Amino acid sequence: MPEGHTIRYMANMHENLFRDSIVSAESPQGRFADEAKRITGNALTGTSTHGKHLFLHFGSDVVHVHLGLYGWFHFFRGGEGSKRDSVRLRLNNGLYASELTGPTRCELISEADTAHITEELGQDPLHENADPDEAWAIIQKSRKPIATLLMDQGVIAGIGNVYRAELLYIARQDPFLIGADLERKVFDNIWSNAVRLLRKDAETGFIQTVDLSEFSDEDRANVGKYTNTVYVYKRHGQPCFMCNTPIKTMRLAGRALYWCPTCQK
DNA sequence: TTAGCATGCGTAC
DNA sequence: TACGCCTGCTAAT
Repeated sequence: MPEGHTIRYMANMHENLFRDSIVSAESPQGRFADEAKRITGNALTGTSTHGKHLFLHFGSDVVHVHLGLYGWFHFFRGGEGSKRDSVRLRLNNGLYASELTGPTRCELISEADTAHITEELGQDPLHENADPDEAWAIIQKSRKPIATLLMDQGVIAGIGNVYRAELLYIARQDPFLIGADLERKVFDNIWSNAVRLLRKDAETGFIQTVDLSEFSDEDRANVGKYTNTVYVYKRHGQPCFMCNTPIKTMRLAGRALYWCPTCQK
């Protein structure tokens, strides 16, 4: 399940497996069949990402993919792939295949359209030239809780429900504090950890926010009993690794929020 | 076998 | 704020 790190990971995989090679495309599920025909015979000329949006460039044609909640790419050695019927888009260059299932969006657009999409999005911590001041400017003026703002793709692009919870925990920040009351140094902590974690996790495709090196051997064993990947996400009722207070959860704007009521005051 | 849920988001009320 | 949508996994029946 995808946040910004996944999208970058998927882009890198396409870059490595398909860049500059001629592909054939098909849509066994049917909903991208005409577009797949158009791509077939072209080379992948590049990939780009912004937040949770992936762009596969075939010359002036661009495949725009948003994975949504369930979408995923699977990669295969050899050109055949899985032969499953639920595949929206299969690319193959003879050596490798990629298969896209369950995306919320998969469409063929122009280079100009990509600009329209990205200009609606906030700064992406995965971009080298990302400007945290732009995100700060929005947060500083907002009356919404910081937990809501971090999920807003127009504020920071690429953060989802897992990173939202984990970044707030790492910053020891009360999720319900309104944006306008957030201290700049806390925002800087959230941003720098977003950059660090998204980059690290884009290498693997998996979210691992817990830094095991910060625990003693004894505590590390205890942490491992519950998880070795996240501090609070989906750990409702389990003890906080730092203070043993049970992790709390509630729905905020329709999504589950997890936090430690003691550490995040 | 079925129901419920999920790292998302657009639209309608 | 509620719902629908795209799919797949797991828990409940």
